[in-house]
Amino acid sequence: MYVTIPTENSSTFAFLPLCGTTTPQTIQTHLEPGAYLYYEGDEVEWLYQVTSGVVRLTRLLSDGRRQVIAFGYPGDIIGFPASGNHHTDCEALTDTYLQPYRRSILEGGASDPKLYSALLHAALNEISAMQDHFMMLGRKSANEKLASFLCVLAARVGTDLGASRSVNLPMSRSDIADFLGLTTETVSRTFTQLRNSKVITIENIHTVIIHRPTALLALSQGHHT
Amino acid sequence: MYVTIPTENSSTFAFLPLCGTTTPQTIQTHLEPGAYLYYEGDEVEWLYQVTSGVVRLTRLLSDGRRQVIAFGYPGDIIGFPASGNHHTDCEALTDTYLQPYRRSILEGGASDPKLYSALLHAALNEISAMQDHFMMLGRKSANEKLASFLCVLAARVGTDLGASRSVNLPMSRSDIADFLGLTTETVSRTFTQLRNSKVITIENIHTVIIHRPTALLALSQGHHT
DNA sequence: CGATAGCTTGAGAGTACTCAAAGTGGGTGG
DNA sequence: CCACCCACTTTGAGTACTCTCAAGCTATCG
Repeated sequence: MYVTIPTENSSTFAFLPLCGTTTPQTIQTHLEPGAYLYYEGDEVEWLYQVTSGVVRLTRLLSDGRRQVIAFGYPGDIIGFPASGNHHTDCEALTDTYLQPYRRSILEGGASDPKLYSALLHAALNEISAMQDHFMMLGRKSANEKLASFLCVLAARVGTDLGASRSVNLPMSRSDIADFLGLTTETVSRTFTQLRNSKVITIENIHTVIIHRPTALLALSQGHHT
Repeated sequence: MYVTIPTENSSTFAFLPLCGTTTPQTIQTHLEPGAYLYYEGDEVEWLYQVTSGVVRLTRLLSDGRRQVIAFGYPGDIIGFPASGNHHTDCEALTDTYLQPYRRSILEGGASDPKLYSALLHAALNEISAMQDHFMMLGRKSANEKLASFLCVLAARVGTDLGASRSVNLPMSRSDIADFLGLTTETVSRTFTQLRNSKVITIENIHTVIIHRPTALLALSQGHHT
């Protein structure tokens, strides 16, 4: 998932219709928090659709700088290969179940056209989502980045609390920082700012309540009120 | 093209084998510099492979901030849709020729399996390239960004001059800035720094000579010598 | 040859970073 | 069951990098 403010043209999230299109080729994979599904450079044998839980896709620079490419939420497809290898690490943030699909499906489409087509569309949606994320990384301030992040999480996996909305954050502050192109300190300070301005409260480290969704959305778009 | 330093795992550039896989459905499209191929929000009727020339893909924020998503060089596929619409503007930077392919190819794969498969692989490669670009936007300094940019252009479209290498830059400084998440002033200053350190010379605004490719590569990876 | 858009340079400001220290919370072992 | 420990988070102070605003420069095109 590439957390951004969706534009009018970008598709809203929908659980990709992979489950059910075909007989699953294997039973689901289970990962405990902290377990790795694959590493950068590993040969791709399987694609996965997240059934439940959250995974984190990361890339590393030789000097240790890290970029979180995406968080994988239920419905997301993980592990698209280019030239046969994984180009990120994938670690589970929570208890996670995934449905594997053979990579070979991408090679011979004839065997299962429906699944093949679903994967292609998942790839196209991913490209679109990544383009949104470019704008966030390249052109938004720390405030806008964090507000955008919370808005999208709220829309996709938030739970309604009537006037407000609760968002669970299974990832660490440094995961968020590496996703948004910030430092942990800046992420922390920005959370504090949002709390001080009464837009959110921080129930605990992994739970944020959004009290003023409209204000948060405005902040995500650079309106400084 | 998503200009980055390729990692060991990412595929090196290869002209995608679309031309020749099928009888082109239409003759090539020609664009003069400054002409738009499509705008964000337009319905996708065609995909295009750049035959010659360079195009620029951009997205805009409502307040005018701009992100250059990619530069399209010969071989690149332009116009992947999500939910049927273009999510960038596409403008030609030079005289450009493109080979159009019907979007419907993405829907019914059966009619032309080879082409369908080639498009899927182009999409997968694009995802990989975009992931490289995330690292650049999120985690690299202005110096590293510009050095990375020049390195990749040199590798892909540079011309060999013996010891040094010439790179043509059809895009403006502000295009480069919006691609790298910088301002035009910072891009300009960074060019000047590279020139002062004798790594490059600026033949003219649109032509850079790389005298010390190794030094440039080192700079692109954060080695401050 | 002058107008103009794009590029470069300069000075100063601001945002996010770095380094450092204190606070918090979950987990383990006694 | 409690206390300690450790990793993570928050806060603070100062710095540095990039941005903003502004002016001069260059090249291209009528």
